[in-house]
Amino acid sequence: MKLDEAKQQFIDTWGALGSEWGINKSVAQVHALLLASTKPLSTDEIMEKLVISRGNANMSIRQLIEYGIVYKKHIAGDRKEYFVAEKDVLKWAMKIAVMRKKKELDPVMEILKDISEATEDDKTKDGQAFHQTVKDIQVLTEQLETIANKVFQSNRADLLIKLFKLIV
Amino acid sequence: MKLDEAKQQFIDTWGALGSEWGINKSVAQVHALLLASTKPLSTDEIMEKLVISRGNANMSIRQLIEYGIVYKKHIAGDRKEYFVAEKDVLKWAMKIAVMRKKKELDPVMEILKDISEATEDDKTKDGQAFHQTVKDIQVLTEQLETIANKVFQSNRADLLIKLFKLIV
DNA sequence: CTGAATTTTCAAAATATATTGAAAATTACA
DNA sequence: TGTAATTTTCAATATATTTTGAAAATTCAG
Repeated sequence: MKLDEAKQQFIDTWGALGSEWGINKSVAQVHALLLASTKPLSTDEIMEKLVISRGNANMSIRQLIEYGIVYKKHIAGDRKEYFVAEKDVLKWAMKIAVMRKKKELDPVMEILKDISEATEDDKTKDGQAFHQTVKDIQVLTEQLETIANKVFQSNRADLLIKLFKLIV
Repeated sequence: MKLDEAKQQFIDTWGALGSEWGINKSVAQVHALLLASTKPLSTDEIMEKLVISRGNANMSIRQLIEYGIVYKKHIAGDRKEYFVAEKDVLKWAMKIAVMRKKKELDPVMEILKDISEATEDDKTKDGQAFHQTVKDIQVLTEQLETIANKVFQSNRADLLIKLFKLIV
């Protein structure tokens, strides 16, 4: 396999995985392209390599910057903006996880809490059963959140120790 | 909030969450409806309560059964099939996780391994950097997989102990 | 300032995904 | 078995999402 082929497959695979988990294909592909690149790339280079429009490239880059996993890089003597991806896998994996949790999971947890409280005093058998179901989901997600927060706060060394403890 | 309102909000919330994480809205809503129901429901009842077509209801139910989080329930003297959701939250959450990992993550891990191996002997600076990036992702996902497998294998008591260790 | 280079926006078009509904297949009771 | 109830399938349709591309806004060197 030639290097260019390998990179292309990496980009395609990343795009497909993103789609299946609710991350836009172009966004995932731009991320992969930048990960696979040694040097910073301009919007034009990204457009050309991925064969996507300027608008799409621009919006994808902006989203990755918003996620905090791609940075702007100024190149002396060039007016264009260049972009580089955060190369530390653990760092960007966590940033994506934190962002998605905040944007998608947290509001749901709020609603679950509301529903759980609103049905707390329901005396009907049906109402009590429903309350219990919601409460169960709520408790589990809160436990998972506690763990996630601990993991996200850890430094690399702590994390390895914690995960080691988990396995043995 | 009336019980019916609370249930409806639960169904809507669940549907929205599913969509954002790559699970079909109808599938998520059928799951929520069954979770919120004390008694088994027939396809007709599901169609009626969610205002969806027979085809959609049928396919959604089948997918939930394939996931292993909804069961068929025969009711004596009735020819219709009835359905109930697995009410043990930990159980169905794990089943969904295992299923998605197998269907979507495992193939990606295979490809990452291939790419990593194919670029191993590349002597160019660019090739080595790319190899390292892919290798890093591969190693992290393998570590996460090991942990996930351990977690999925645990019984409830083991799991609590492990998670407790992780937090302290 | 001026104006060319660059970035951003967003309505329209293209694409992908979900849903419908009726016909075909299957089931199980008489 | 015959037949009516039920389930399944899938082409057609509807809906949602993504992508384009050109116009507007912004930036910055001269």
